[in-house]
Amino acid sequence: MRPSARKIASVLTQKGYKLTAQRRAVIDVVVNSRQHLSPAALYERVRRTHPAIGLVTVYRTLEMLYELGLICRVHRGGKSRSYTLAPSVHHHHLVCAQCGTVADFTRCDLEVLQQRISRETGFKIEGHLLQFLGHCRDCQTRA
Amino acid sequence: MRPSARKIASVLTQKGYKLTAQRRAVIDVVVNSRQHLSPAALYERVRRTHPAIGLVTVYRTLEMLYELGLICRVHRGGKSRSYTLAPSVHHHHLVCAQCGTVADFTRCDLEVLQQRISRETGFKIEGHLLQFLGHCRDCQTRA
DNA sequence: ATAGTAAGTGAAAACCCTTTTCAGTTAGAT
DNA sequence: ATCTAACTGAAAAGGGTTTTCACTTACTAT
Ligand SMILES: [Mn+2]
Ligand SMILES: [Mn+2]
Ligand SMILES: [Zn+2]
Ligand SMILES: [Zn+2]
Repeated sequence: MRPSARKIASVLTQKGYKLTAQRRAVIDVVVNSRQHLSPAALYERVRRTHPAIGLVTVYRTLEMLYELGLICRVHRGGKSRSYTLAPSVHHHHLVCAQCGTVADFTRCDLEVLQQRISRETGFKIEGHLLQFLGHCRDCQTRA
Repeated sequence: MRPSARKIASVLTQKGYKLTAQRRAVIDVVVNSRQHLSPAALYERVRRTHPAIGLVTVYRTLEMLYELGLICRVHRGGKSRSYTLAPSVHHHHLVCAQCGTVADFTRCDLEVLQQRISRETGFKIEGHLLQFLGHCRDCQTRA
């Protein structure tokens, strides 16, 4: 279940953040976007309904939502980051090296590996970062 | 087995690249460094023996070595890239969230997962990024 | 409602890392 | 020794992100 704009707004006020028109606008765009979007792309969309907003505010709002765990961030080597609504289910990303398309997948099944590594190294493991890189169906066809 | 500077140099000449003093200097530093280093860090080291070299040349040489598969590149979200000699064994990292210690591990066993994801998404998967985060033995004891 | 105040905003500049440009230099072939 | 495409370094440009700062605004307390 995807969080609604209202739910996100209520988290903000509850945490003591002010609910400004700019923040509402950014949240709306994030909630209504299916794909991962860069700050610039989100900015462009937010401007359609809120032309006076500054790119800086988009950056700041995204950082805030990210810190609150409300959106997730994908790093794409060298290029810009991209953000999307944090889904409730644990998942990972599959990134197309050519066009940048991001697909999600769930069930990473790392528990067995994690236990082995933990045993071998003595680390207490608390999280993992997993991402696959490849070429999406479209880019394969095009090639 | 780590490749030697001589071996790398011979690959360059064989591919038709000129063997300049600057390239030799960069290669020497890369070969003699155990850790992943950023272009700026490598530049600083190369300057010790070759003060007149330009940072641009370091970037160009690293890019060339990377394209030839002689060194590998790690993207660290937002920050600079870092490079290291391409190791013969595929491995991943375990990072301590408290002290930053990095441990290596091999045998990531992602093939089964990779095949499932590939089937489900249509992606042709070419690589993966896997990293565990936790607390090392020392930091656990200290806490 | 009003006033007060800390939080938030946008323009511009600063910052980093990286790439491009270009005139001058050099490795390696002949 | 000569030639020339490859290479170099300085400088500028590029692209994304963060900082700065004077101004504005959302919320709190009257
Ligand atoms: Mn995702
Ligand atoms: Mn692996
Ligand atoms: Zn693609
Ligand atoms: Zn530690």
